[in-house]
Amino acid sequence: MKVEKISELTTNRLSVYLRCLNALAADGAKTVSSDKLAKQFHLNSAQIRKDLAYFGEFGVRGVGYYVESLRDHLTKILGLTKEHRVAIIGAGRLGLALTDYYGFTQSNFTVVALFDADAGKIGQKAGEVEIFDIKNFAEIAEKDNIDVAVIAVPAQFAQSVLEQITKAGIKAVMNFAPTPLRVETDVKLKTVDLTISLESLSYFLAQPAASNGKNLKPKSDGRRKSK
Amino acid sequence: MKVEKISELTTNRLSVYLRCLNALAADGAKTVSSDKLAKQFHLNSAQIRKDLAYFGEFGVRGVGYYVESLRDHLTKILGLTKEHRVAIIGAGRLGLALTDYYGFTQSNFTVVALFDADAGKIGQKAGEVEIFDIKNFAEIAEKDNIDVAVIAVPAQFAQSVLEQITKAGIKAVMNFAPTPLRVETDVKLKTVDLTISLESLSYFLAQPAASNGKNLKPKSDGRRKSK
DNA sequence: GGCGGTCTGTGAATATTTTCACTTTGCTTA
DNA sequence: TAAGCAAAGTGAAAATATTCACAGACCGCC
Repeated sequence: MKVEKISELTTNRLSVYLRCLNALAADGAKTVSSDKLAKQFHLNSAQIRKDLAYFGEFGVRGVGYYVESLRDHLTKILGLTKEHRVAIIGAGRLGLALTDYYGFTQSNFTVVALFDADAGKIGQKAGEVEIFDIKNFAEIAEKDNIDVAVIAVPAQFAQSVLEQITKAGIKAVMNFAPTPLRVETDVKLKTVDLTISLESLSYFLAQPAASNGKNLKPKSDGRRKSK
Repeated sequence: MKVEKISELTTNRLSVYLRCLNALAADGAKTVSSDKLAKQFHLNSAQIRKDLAYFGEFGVRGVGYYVESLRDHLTKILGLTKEHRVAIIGAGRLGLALTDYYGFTQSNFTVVALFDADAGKIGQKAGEVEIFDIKNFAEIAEKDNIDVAVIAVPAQFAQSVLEQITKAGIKAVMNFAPTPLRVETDVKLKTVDLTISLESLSYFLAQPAASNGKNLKPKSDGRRKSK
């Protein structure tokens, strides 16, 4: 039971690889080399090989990786074979938009409940999904086997919501509130901070544009750095 | 004209510091030390000092940083004194939710137009914001001084939308489509990939829980690593 | 069954980021 | 105005992450 410490940067890239493989599989490709993957998606081939090698020897020397087989391995590694049942806390616009975000379905996440504190919303439905009183979270989470929660409430309520849902036993939380939150170490909290992303764009625009292009910050899509 | 290369990790943290300072200012604090900031927000004090020092000597030895003054500096550095005018491409649920996302307003971004290709949507309004035909993007972007675009369309359309808006001169783009995109090096593309975040949670849940807590992955809110 | 080309897996080298630990500076108080 | 203390700024060290480059494995062809 060797505990390899895998960096989050690595596991994030696994998601990217998986998407690439899905695209390749759709194109009917049987095998793919790390080099081809790298070229096509602007990654470094050694990094791809190294990332994959943490989890096993999936490739065949002289051949590359079998697309379907690698895809299945990654799906397994990322835990996407098991359905995850999601509660979204906050039935505002963001919460409702997320409720039928296709990305959830694609990754085998099912949104099974919405929660809010606003009596006017409780009892209503967003598509198939009912809006419950946040007070009843623990009970409903238990009954509906909820294992993932999404925080889509205003920043000032985020910490207390987080405490409430972790107390109910939730171990994986995605947070959209732009505020730093404290969690127990056995809970995985992933904050998606749109404000930081926006301000990063603002910073870029505020930089004096280097007209010769030489001193520009490297381009990035948020996943890799060039050069 | 010394060109210091500032890492994006640094500028992202500036956003975090700015939020902390806003909170402190609201509490009436006059000064704050890097150590106090660090403790309160689980950062490393040397890192805070180093990040700030890239941009000038804002602190006073023996005292700390003047909250208001530092806040003003950071606001300036991040380019938040200038209003940015945003177009959202894709008037689906996500696009509409973003249209009145309060975070935009807070960071001095104003959503001035929505675009879509669906004739049924064009001409309608989301609150104050009209939905235009994406075909007319260049013209409207010019007229309305749009300098930031948000891509909120399905993945398969994202690349072509990106090309269209960069051709119209947009230099800063936030992308929500979970797909790798190519851009010119003078365009800043920031991809917010919810799929990766979700799958990161899934990976965490798929790990055998170390019951003694010793071998758990470090907690994270996506900004820092502990230990 | 050997040869040549291909491509993985990986140690070593490099690059980047974070943290440590020390020096310097400026305030405060006596 | 000197002493004491607090805290910024910063080179150096440590930790992480990425990239290079090559040995070894596999395939297909002759």
